[in-house]
Amino acid sequence: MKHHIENLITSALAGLEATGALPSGHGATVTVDHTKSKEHGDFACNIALVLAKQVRAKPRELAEKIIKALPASGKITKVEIAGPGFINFFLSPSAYHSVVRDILEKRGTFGHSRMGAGRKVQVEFVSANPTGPLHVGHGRGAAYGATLANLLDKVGYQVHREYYINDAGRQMDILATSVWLRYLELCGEKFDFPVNGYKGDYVYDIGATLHRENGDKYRQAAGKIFEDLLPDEPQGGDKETHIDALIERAKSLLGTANYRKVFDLGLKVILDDIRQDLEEFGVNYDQWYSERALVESGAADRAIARLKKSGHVYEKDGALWFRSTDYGDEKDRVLVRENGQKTYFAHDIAYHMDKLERGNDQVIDIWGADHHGYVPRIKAALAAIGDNPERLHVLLVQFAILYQGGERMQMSTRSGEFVTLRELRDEVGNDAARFFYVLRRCEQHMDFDLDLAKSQSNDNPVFYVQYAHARIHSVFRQMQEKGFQHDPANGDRHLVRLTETHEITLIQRLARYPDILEAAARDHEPHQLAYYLRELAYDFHTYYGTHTFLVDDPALRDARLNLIVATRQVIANGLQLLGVSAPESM
RNA sequence: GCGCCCGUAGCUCAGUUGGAUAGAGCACCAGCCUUCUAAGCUGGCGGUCGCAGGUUCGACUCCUGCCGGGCGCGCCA
Repeated sequence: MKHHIENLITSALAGLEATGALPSGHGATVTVDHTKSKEHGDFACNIALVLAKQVRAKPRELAEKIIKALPASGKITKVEIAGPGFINFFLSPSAYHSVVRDILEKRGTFGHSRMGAGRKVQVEFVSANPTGPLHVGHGRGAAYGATLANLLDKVGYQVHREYYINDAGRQMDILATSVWLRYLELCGEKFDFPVNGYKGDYVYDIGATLHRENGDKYRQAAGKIFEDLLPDEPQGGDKETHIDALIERAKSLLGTANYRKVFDLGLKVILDDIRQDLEEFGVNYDQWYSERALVESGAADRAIARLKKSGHVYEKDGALWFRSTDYGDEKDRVLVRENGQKTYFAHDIAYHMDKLERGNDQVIDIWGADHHGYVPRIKAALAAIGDNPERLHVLLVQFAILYQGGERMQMSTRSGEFVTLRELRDEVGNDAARFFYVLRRCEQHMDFDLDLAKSQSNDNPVFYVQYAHARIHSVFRQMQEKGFQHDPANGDRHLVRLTETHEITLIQRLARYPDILEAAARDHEPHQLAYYLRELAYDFHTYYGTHTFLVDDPALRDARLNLIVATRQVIANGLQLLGVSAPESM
């Protein structure tokens, strides 16, 4: 409908240009908006105000000309000039009634569009280090990313959902070493667990599995392990150098093959857990992409070679640097350390090069806000190798700050002090969690009061929306008890009977659904859909409260039933995109 | 110190690429179940849109400066 009016105005402007009444090449794009107030009609256009200045005409006079040049449309009953020069459009009821028909025909596909024109877009999200279970902070990225991917899919993009597994870095070595140490404790070895090791309970569990399946196979004497080792923090040393030394000791004592076995067990157990957690949360991926596999394929070396070729790489202090300052970064970045190891950054350049080489027109990364300083250097690298950094969109999701008992909770995977996503899902349910996470703009800091989530989960607006869906099902159950039949064809013939204010309001809301999907996808703002669904549910509940659907007049009854079936359909469609169930009864 | 994000009702947040009278939920107050599920509906209370300038027909929205909060500034990942 919006596009229909935009087209009308565009052709009116073209007509005016043709007759010379309006200079051509003004370059203004026509935008039509929904009005806030009913007295301003259904849609409004501000084109006259926008053009007035360049054309040197009074806005109201210009608006008059445009209105006269508008092609006729059966969907519009009245067009008028208002205020400083807005053009307000009043739609005929029949224009809206057809929406009900449209929804009943398209059902699950109602609202889909071809805005994306089949362009390939990759959405990478969560990608938490496999060093522990997902916590509630990751949950936000999961819900946000999954919903955004769903939205893009429905508006015509070819979407590829991906999880990047950081299985090649130091954090994973710390995990593997932590697992090994817990295993050694079970073997009977006595020593102080490193300050910087992973202390979560799950590390014990993995260590226990290792012990159960392998007995003393990987056992080494504690004295040998800690002999001449750099001291840990409590002994006056540095916890970082201590853990690094411990990792090296583990590798040398176990040997490459056995160290890898311990490492892989930890990785597998945790990754399986993450996969299952996300799957239960309704978050699915097309691909799980391993950093280690990427590096072993030589991609990082190729990336560095390409950067060298571009002439933005130099050596200093024995390390290899990328001159990212050439592209606006605040300082240059190391690619290869003095010890010959490539940095995470080098791997990430390779990964992003790979993403673009895979033929994605657009790449969306969803990161935690603490990584924001990382964005300029990645874009700099893409620019240096001749790719267009505009193809990469990095969306930063702010942390969910947890409160319990009015106290702010710390979230640290290392210390093992965190609330897991699984615990949250158990407490409030998947539906409430998915909906709640997506209710805020991603840049908005989110306060998550656990006590509130647990004790008052019924206040979550998701139940309000689900209730509307369930109520409609209930109407049909009641209909059968009363011995009525729903004849959709009859209802369709009598849509004109839907003239009550609440009916028109509801129909107009339904008509907006396709616009909402496009806007939410385009702006990467899933919350627009969540808010829309709440408003739609409100329109329905109000309608429900003021009018009876199961009336004796078959024409009116069938028309009303058509309307609420359409409402139920749109609610179900929207909830599905949010990953929330649409129950038939509550 | 520099950079990014945020600041809207008592609380949590929307505000449709600058539009008409700034909204919702929660909380609080008053009503509505012999009629399709009261997880609902109706009405009320509640605001210097952090502060001060600027841009223009028009600013919660854009620009500048300040104040306050979060995060980041490694040869960690």
